[in-house]
Amino acid sequence: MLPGQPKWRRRKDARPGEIVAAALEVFAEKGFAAARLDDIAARAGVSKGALYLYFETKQDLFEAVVRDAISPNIAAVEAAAQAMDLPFAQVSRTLLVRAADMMSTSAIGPVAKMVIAESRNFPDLARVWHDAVVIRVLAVITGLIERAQARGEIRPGDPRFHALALIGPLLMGVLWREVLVPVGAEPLDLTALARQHIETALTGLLIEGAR
Amino acid sequence: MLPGQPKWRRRKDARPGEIVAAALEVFAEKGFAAARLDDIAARAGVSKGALYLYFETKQDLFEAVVRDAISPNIAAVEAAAQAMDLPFAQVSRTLLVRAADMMSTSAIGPVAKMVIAESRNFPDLARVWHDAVVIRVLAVITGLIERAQARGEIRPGDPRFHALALIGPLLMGVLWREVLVPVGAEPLDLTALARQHIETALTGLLIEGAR
Amino acid sequence: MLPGQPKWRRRKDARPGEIVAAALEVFAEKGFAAARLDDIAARAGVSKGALYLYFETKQDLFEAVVRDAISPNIAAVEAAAQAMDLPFAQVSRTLLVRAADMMSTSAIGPVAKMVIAESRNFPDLARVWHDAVVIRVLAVITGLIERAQARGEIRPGDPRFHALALIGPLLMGVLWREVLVPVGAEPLDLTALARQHIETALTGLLIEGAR
Amino acid sequence: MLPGQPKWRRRKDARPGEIVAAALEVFAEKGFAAARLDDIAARAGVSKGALYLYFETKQDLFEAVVRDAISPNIAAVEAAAQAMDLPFAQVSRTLLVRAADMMSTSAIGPVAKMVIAESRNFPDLARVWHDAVVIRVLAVITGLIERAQARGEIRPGDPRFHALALIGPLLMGVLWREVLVPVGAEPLDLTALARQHIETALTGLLIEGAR
DNA sequence: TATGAATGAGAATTCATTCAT
DNA sequence: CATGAATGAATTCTCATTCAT
Repeated sequence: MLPGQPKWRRRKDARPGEIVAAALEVFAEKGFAAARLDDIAARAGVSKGALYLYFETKQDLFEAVVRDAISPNIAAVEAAAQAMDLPFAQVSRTLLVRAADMMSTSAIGPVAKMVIAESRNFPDLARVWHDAVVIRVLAVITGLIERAQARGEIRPGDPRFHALALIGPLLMGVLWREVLVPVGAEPLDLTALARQHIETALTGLLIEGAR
Repeated sequence: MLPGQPKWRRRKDARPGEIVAAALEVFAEKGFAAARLDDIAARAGVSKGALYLYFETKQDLFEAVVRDAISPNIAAVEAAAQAMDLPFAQVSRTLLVRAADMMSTSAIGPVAKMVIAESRNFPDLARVWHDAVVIRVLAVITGLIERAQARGEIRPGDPRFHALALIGPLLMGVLWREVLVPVGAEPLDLTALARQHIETALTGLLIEGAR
Repeated sequence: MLPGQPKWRRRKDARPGEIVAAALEVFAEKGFAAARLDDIAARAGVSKGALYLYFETKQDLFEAVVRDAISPNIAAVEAAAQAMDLPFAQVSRTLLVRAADMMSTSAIGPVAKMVIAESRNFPDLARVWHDAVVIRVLAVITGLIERAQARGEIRPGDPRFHALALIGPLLMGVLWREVLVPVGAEPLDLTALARQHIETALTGLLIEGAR
Repeated sequence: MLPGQPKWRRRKDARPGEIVAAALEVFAEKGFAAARLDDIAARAGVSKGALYLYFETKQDLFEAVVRDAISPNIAAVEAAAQAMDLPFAQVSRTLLVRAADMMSTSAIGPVAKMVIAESRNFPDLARVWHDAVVIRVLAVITGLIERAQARGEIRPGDPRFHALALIGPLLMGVLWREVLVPVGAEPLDLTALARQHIETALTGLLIEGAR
C-alpha cells in the first residue's frame, strides 16, 4: 500500500455506501436473520469490525439499506406529481412505463421482497415504507383518478381500488422476476407487461359486441 | 402442571397437524431463520423434542408447512378448470371472486409471504410453488383467455400478460393485508377489490367518449 | 400373535441375554457414550422401554455386558490352575494356544477394547476386570513360573515380567484384529502367532538341561 | 476477572497447540463422545467459540489430536532405521529400551488408547495410524529380523510374528499403565520390563553361535 | 481508523429416561 | 410385561458484538 495514494483516500467517504450496497445484496439473498455480517464485510471489502465504525448494529445496517432504497422512489413520485393535469390516458401510460422501467433498473424488487419478509420483525421499516412510499404513490395515482373522474374521463368506482389494480400487475411482475425466474420460471418483459396492461385497463378486455 | 394430571397425552395422529399449524404461525411471523423451535413447540403445546418425532429438521418442518398450504390451491385450480367453456365474462367474475375469498380465508397470504421471503434460501420450495400452483393457475387462466380470444370474445394481446394483470391486483391486496395493515395501513376489502377490478378489466376504464 | 405360542413364552427368560448380546455388539462398535439405546433395542428385537424392565440405566446395561464377559475367563483361569504341576514347557504351550483359541472365539477382544476405552469413565469396571481377570490370570502364570524357577526349569527373572511378556503378544494380536484388520490391515492367525511365540519364549526361558 | 486486566489476549500462533494439548487430556480421559468442548475450552483457557476459530468441528479437533501424536513416532521410526546393520542383539536392545522410554515420556499411551477405542467410529484415524505408524515400525523391525535371519544370527520363523512378539509386551505395559494403574494396579517399570523381555527373547531367538 | 481474534449468549439437535396406554 | 410417544437436560455449533492491537 503506497502512502499518499489517492484511491485510498477517496475510499473513506465511499465506505458507508459500499457497505450498504454489499448489505443489500446479502440481505436480499438471505433475509435479515440468515445474513451474516462476515459475508457483508467480505463483499464490501472491509473487515467485520469496520462495519461497526459506520453502523451500530446489524439492525441499523438493515434499516439503512431499506431507507436508502426509498429516496429514488420519492423522487419518482415527485416527478409523477408534476404531470397531474394532462389527460388521464396519457399520464397513466407514461407513469406505468416509467414505473416498469424503474422496477427493472433499481433495487426496488429486492428491497420490496425484504420489506415483505421482515415486516413483522421490523414493523418500523414497513411503516416507513408505507408512509414514505406506498401512501404517497397511491395518493398521487388516486388523485389523478379522482380528477379524471371529475372531468368525466373515466368511469366511477373506488379510486383506491382502481389505483391498486393499476399497480398490482407490476408488483406481480417484479415478484415473478425476483422469486420465480431464479428457480426456472420463464423470464418476463416488465415493460411489455406494463404496456399491455395499461392499454387493457384503459379500454377493457371485452370487444364491443361481446359486452 | 396440576398433580394428578398426566404429564402428556398420546396423540400420535393429531400431532403433526397441530405442529404444522403452530409452525405456520411462527414462521409467518418471524420468517424461517428467526423462528425458534422453542416457540413453535410451545405454541403447539408439545416439548421441543416432540417436534423431532415428526420432522427431521427445522427445514423439514418449514417445507411441510409450505407444502401443506399447496393442496387447497390445487383443488381450487381443479375446480376452476371445470367451468372452462362458459362465456369469459361469467367465468372470470366467478373465478376472481372465488380467489379473493380463498385468499381471505386460507393461509395463502402468509405462505406466499414465506415463499417470497425464502425463495433464495429454499429454491426447492419456490420451484414446487411455481410448478404446482403458479404455473397451473396461470395455465387455466391463459387457456380461458385463449379460447375467448379464439371465439372473438376478448381483444388480442399476450394471454400471459392478460392473466398476470388479472391476478396481480389480488396479490397486491393480499400483501397489503399481510404486510401493511399490521403496521397501520387502512384495511382492505379484498372481495370488493376483486369485483371492481374484474369489471374494469372487462370493460375498461375510459368512458366511450374519452377514448 | 397367536395366543399360547411356545416361542413367545420361552423368550421371556432369554430376553436379558439377548439384550446383553445386542448391547455388546453396539457398545463394541460405538463405545459407551456413542451407543444408542434405540439401536440396542432394535438389534435385540425389543422396544426401548423393555430395556428398562431388565436394566435400570444405560450404565447398568454396560456393566452387565462387561461383567458377563468375565465368567468364561474365570473358568479358563480355573482350568489352567489345574495343570499346575506338569513341566512348564508343556503347560505353557497348552495354555497359550488355548488362550489364543479363546480370544478368537469369545468376545474378549471387543470387551477388552471397551474396558480400555472406558476405564476412566467407569473405573469400577476396570477394577473388576483387574481383580477378577487380570490379577488372577497373572497369578496363575506367575505361580507356574515361580514353581518352574524353583525346580530349576527356567531362568531367573521377575516372574511378573515373564508373565506379561508371555501374554503381551496375544493382546497385541487381539487388538490387531479388533482395531487394524477392520481398516485394512493384513489378517492375523492368532494361534500361529501363539505357537511361534511360545516356542521362542521357551527357548529363551528354559535352562539348558530342562529342554 | 480482575478489572484492568484485558479480557483476552491475542495469541494466534500459540493457540492451536494449547487447544490440542488440552483436547488430548480431555479426550484421553473421557473418550471422544463423552468429552465436552466446554471442558476442553476451559482447560485451554479459551472460550468455547475460540475452538471454532481453529478447528471446524469436534471431530476435526479430535483428528488433529491424533495426527499430532503421530509425528514423534515417525521420527522414532526414522531414527531406528539408521541402526539397521549392527548385530541384531545390539540393535534390538537399544530399540526396545528406547521404545519403552518413549512410551513413558510421550503421549503415545493415551493416544493409542483413543485410537483403539474409536477405531470403529473413526476408521480414517485407525487407518492413518496403521499406515503411518504401525506398518512402518513393523517394517523396520521385520527388516532387521529378516536380515539377521539371512546372516544366520537368529532362528527361522515368521518375521512378522517375531516382530509382534517383541513389541507386544511393551503394548501390554503401556495399557497396564494407562488402564489398570489408575484403578489400583501395581505400577510398572516399563524400562525394566523391556530389558528383561529383550534378554529372554534374544536367548530364545539367537542361534547358538551368534550369542 | 482499521483489523480480526476472542467472546458468550442463543439455537438446533440428540437421546436417556419416563409413563400413559 | 411390553410399547413407543413424550420429555427436557445436555451438547455442539453459530454469529453479532467487543476490544486489544
